[in-house]
Amino acid sequence: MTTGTAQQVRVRIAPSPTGYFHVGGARTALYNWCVARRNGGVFILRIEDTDRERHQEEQYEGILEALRWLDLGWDEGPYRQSERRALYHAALDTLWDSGRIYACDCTREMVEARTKGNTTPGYDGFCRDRGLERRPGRALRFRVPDGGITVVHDVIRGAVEFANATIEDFVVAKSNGDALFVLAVVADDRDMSISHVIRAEEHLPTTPKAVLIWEALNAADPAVARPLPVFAHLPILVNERRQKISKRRDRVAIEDYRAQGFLPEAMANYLALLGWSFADGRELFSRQELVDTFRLEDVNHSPAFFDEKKLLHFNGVYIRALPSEAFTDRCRRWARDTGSAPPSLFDGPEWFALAPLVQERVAVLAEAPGYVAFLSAESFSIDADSWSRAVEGDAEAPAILAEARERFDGLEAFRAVELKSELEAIAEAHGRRLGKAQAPVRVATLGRTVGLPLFESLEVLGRDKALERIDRALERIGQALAPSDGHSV
RNA sequence: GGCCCCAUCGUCUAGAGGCCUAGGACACCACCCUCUCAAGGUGGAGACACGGGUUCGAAUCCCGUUGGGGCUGCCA
Repeated sequence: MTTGTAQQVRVRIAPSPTGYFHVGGARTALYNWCVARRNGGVFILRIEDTDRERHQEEQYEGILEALRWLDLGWDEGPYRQSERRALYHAALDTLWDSGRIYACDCTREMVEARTKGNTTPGYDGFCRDRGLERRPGRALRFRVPDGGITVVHDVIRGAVEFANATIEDFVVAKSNGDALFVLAVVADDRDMSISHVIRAEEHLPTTPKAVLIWEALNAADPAVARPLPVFAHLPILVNERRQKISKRRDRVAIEDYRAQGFLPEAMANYLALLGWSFADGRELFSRQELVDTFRLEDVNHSPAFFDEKKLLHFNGVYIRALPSEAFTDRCRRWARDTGSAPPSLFDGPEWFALAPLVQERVAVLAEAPGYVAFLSAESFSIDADSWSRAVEGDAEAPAILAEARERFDGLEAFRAVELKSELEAIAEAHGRRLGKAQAPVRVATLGRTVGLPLFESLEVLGRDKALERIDRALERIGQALAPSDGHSV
């Protein structure tokens, strides 16, 4: 790493349980995890739940679950800021004793009234020298130096300078005594000896405040002075409108992708590419290859769009690369974990006969049930569009169906090869290609024009069901043709 | 408004002064393969935001413009 010291690499991710864990947080976690693994460091999980009012307990487990799913195991934690308040108060005491923070009893309205029209927005330092006592009901503000600049050294962006004059005396503790995010983060990062702060770019503007606090703490108590961490602000992830993805307007929850049947390794692989690229230009690589080559210095600067289409493609590639048994295993696990389908669907001779065919067609696991839905009477249904196109829209469909019924019935062995040659004979008789002749049969027996290969499917379906379905289709056609008791058009 | 960040095909990116008539991937189009759909194969269209510099030479360095974004809370 670039610390230039022998300091141990200790990184952390600090998600807040205010919503579902999203793809941006997952990428941040992945990069942090990589840095830890690559440098023999420690990956720490810290939940930022200092704001008790907004904190949602059910989101807490969700974060842990998403991380486990992505195989981003943490070495320490989860720490919860809500349980570390003593640490923040100690930091506050240190800052107070050294005169770096002061009490303020201004309300938001008062500040606004005073600063309206000011060129430099934000708090005006009104209480700076009023010498107010520190007591409940009063917020605590940091005394930002009037002049000079604060430099944030960022591995990705270089030295970013902020004029202190443009930084207001920000609040570090609420009037109820609770420490605010900036303060808590610094106290925690120091306490945990964090060596690299790797997070989204949206935090860059508040970083000088963190640096100011950090240095104030070092100055106040040189005995426990700690070197500033290396900062790395990752480009944010944006939606199609180029805005930061938000839990509110965009579909970004890791949980959703999991429920849809994305493979965690495909997700991680795709995520790794959002802001970084593999050395030789390859886009598919293993976790180990990622760990071996990932470097913060190579992370891009500009925002990246989370392209679900490409993710879908990656997922399909990963699914197809799975050994057959593993594919079945993933399907079952997906069904069990999400409750989206009965795990038993992915079991039995019928499934095993069809699984390889399903595997090469699905991009996400959630598509799998649909491919084998034709097997059971309960889930079998004929798609209206397919019916009207391939059956009603085909004048020869009735004849083809009838002939197929006849020939299939006469088959000694109800197997794919024989079924195929029978239908080929029918196709030839009708002067059309097999592709065109199989459509009505497919719709009648499998329910739609698209799906698994017809003959393999029929073999698995079995003679009885197949013939019965053809009969029913023939009946349905007959009814449609028959004069319908005065209801005819 | 203020502060900060960013700027190569529609998208993700390669490119760290000559190797670039700018490469790859997704998406798209065409063709091939083919029992449908996929998968696969082949080919195609498609970008250095603009303007100044610096240099023998700039996508690459500098400045400006424009554009986009982030932050601007007693949220995280």
